[in-house]
Amino acid sequence: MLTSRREEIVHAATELFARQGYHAVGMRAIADAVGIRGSSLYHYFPSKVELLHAIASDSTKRFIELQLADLRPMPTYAERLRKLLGDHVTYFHAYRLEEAVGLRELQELKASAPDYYAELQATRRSYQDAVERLIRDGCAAGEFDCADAHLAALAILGMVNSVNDWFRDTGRQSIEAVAAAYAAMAVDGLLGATPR
Amino acid sequence: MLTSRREEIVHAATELFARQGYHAVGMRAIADAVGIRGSSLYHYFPSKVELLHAIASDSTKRFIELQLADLRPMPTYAERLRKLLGDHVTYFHAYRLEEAVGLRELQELKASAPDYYAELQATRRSYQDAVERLIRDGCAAGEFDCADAHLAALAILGMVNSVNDWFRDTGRQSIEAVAAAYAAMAVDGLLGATPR
DNA sequence: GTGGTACCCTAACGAACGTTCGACCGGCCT
DNA sequence: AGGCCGGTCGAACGTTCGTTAGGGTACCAC
Repeated sequence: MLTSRREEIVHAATELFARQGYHAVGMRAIADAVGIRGSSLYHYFPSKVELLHAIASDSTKRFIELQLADLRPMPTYAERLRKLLGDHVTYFHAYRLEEAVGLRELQELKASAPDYYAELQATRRSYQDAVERLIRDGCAAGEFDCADAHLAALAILGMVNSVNDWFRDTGRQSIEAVAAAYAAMAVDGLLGATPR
Repeated sequence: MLTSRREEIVHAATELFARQGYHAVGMRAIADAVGIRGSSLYHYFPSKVELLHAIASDSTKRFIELQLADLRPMPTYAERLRKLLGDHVTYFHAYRLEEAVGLRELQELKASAPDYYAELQATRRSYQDAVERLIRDGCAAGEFDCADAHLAALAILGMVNSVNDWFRDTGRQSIEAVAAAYAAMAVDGLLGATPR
């Protein structure tokens, strides 16, 4: 499954950080999880915070590039946003451990590696701006009914980002069903895309 | 301002935990912030995790009791929910440090003091259930248009809880304005309370 | 005055922390 | 055969961790 030892380490650290938090997990615990000694980790990462950066940066950037790439093809703004939000929820679930670490330990990056923090924040910001622009354009085109596109974008992103806090695979609904429902609540409900 | 030394400690610890995280803050750092030595903290709290519990439990319980207490008086379900969500946002902002700690370090409580964790989760759950019931009743009364009251409650709570992630007092809008806007987006938008 | 209690101190405990160092072992290149 | 090098190791570095023990001072009750 995991090709290189480096990926193996990133994967183990992601799981531990997500479950216990960055500061609660020692280098020796990460090493134990992949069956080596703590000192051997420094062959792959120069420090603990660089390991955190690898986790947070990789998945976040990949996600945002993916999402911003195929915004184009759908005909209406409503359909574009529905697809974007649905993909957002399913991706966030697929990479929920990485995203949990990326969101929660962002402050640690801010303190220990400010340049990495700024870089990540900028990436995230570009995504938020894209969503906001989509909403604003949809409003201008008469598809959406919304007083403040900026606030609506923040509200909708807060909404879709919160799915991982409660969703469990053992529940009655699949993640795809939840993703579709959330996209509908945002686009057809909050933004009033469909006349009732 | 702060009457007792105990409250002073809780306040200082809240600020430090919120900014840096539970595990990143040592007992000596908390003691420094109130001008005493680390060992003196154990005169007020038997352990670090009890201090965390005091922070997380106090504000969460007070909030939920407040919110559930005065649900009654408003005539329509829409008005009740609007008021509830507006108060939710403004309270969460007023106690944003405590709430940030309560939300983020919940896992630590789960690991170190499972009974406290269960107790907090139950309290939170009762609040979520109350919101869901309000939505369900509003649907039954024909005020709301909503396919899945459970999902809608989760979405709306995720939405209002996320305000603290971006809101800053230096921005253009007051927290009261944002609270009203969020309540409107949830009740009139997502739940379709007002015919468009 | 005597005893007790509230509060704070210094000092220390053992454990864990992130990180560094030097050595060893096994393949690959020449 | 000999040398380089990626990968791992044990051991140790100095620091910080949460916590405990015991002592001291100020005030309050009797």
